[in-house]
Amino acid sequence: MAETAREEVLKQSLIFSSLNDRELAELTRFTIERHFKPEEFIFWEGDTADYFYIIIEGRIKVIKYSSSGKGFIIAFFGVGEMFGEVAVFEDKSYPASAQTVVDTRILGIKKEHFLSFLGNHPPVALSIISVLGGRLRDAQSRLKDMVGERVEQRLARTMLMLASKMGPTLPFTRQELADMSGTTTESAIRVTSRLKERGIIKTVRGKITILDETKLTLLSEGPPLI
Amino acid sequence: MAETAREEVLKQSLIFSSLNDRELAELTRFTIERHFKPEEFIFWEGDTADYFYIIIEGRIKVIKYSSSGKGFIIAFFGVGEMFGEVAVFEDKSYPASAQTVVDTRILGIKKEHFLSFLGNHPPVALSIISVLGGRLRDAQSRLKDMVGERVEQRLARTMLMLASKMGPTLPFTRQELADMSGTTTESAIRVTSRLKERGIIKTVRGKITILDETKLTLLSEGPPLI
DNA sequence: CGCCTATTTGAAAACCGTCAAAGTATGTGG
DNA sequence: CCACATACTTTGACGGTTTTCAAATAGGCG
Repeated sequence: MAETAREEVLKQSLIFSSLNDRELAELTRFTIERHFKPEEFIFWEGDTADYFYIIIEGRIKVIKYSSSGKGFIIAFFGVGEMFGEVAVFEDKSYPASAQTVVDTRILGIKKEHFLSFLGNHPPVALSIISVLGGRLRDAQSRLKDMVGERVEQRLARTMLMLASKMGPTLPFTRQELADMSGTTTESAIRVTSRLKERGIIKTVRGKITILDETKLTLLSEGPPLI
Repeated sequence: MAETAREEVLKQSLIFSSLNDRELAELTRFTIERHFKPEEFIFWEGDTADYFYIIIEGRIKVIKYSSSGKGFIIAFFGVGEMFGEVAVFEDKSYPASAQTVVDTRILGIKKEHFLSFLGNHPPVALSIISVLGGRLRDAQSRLKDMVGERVEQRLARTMLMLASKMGPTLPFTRQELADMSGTTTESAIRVTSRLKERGIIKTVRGKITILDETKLTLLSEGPPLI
């Protein structure tokens, strides 16, 4: 029962969709399941990277802390997505910390097991390349967005990026939005307030809904809202 | 002769080191060679991504332009390194532009050829995963560095990152350094002038040499130079 | 020697972060 | 069901950092 559930999740995740039932069963044997409460840390930056993970249920965020202690949210991941993979493929410690957002169940696969499995299943390796390529593209795109732009534009771009992945309603607090955009909570609030007045977004506690994506896009590349 | 040279370069590049001579010869048949003068563009952001490239000789930079026209240098690549790969593995257009720095020769491999070759050579796929993983790690690390830090720290980190890849002497102008750090030429000059006064770096026109890496590291994570 | 590019410097203004204080949902325990 | 605790949101004022604009100097190459 639990096993079946695991296989179901693996099958539906992007990177393992090419596997048949026998191969999935083989892979499943290598997995261990772990459960976390909200806000718990799965691993910390610098920890030895033994496992690579797939989310069965819940949502996690990947964070890097600067020397001043301020956190920067690199990414959010949901069901079927992998995380902790960069370290595993490079034989280094985790380059960032992973923290749950809600109750979360994950599947872990030991590094060695996964690497040998990969060597025997080229389609999976190609999927991983594709996923890593997409993430690299995202990271580089954000890199460009985060420098040399005003806070208003950075926030607009972060919201648009999130909306393209999860729809117009974004389940984030202003603080999380700020941490994803490299700014402060107060600045995020000031900007979103202005956007709300203009009818470009709608906000509820802990949620932001984009009403006018066109205007938001204009704003993200154009002059500031006066 | 030319063929042999190509195979030599491929053999020495990180991602193809696992191949034997027969496989290298097979791969070489798929390659075309192109030559560029300094400052020429190999491809532009948005171009259809048909080819993936390896550098035989010279150096290139990968740039993304923001809406205001300001360029941000994502990376520099040298002999044996690949570029243009993200787009190829994702079936999209190039996400950034590639421009030569000096006279440069490159090998191009058609997307379809390369993908099918990859499917038949798992070790190469694993190498690519490793390279992409490293680049992803770098990009995410820079992402953290670029936000929430002062310009002085951003510049220090950029210089240290470059030095770790190419030694203490960095062949870049202040403007390039600024473009890599998300700041302006003037700010880069003001900061490097202070560093020069302190004996931490030495500068010549178009070049910066790091003299005291320890102090620079301290500066990159600590308080500002007063 | 002259041109082009890189480097330098100064002053003013814009932008954003910090600090402080208060208002407002959400949930919990009594 | 109410009171209270907690976290999220809001607003204002101030100060520091960085950009912008303008102008001048200097190094390298033909």
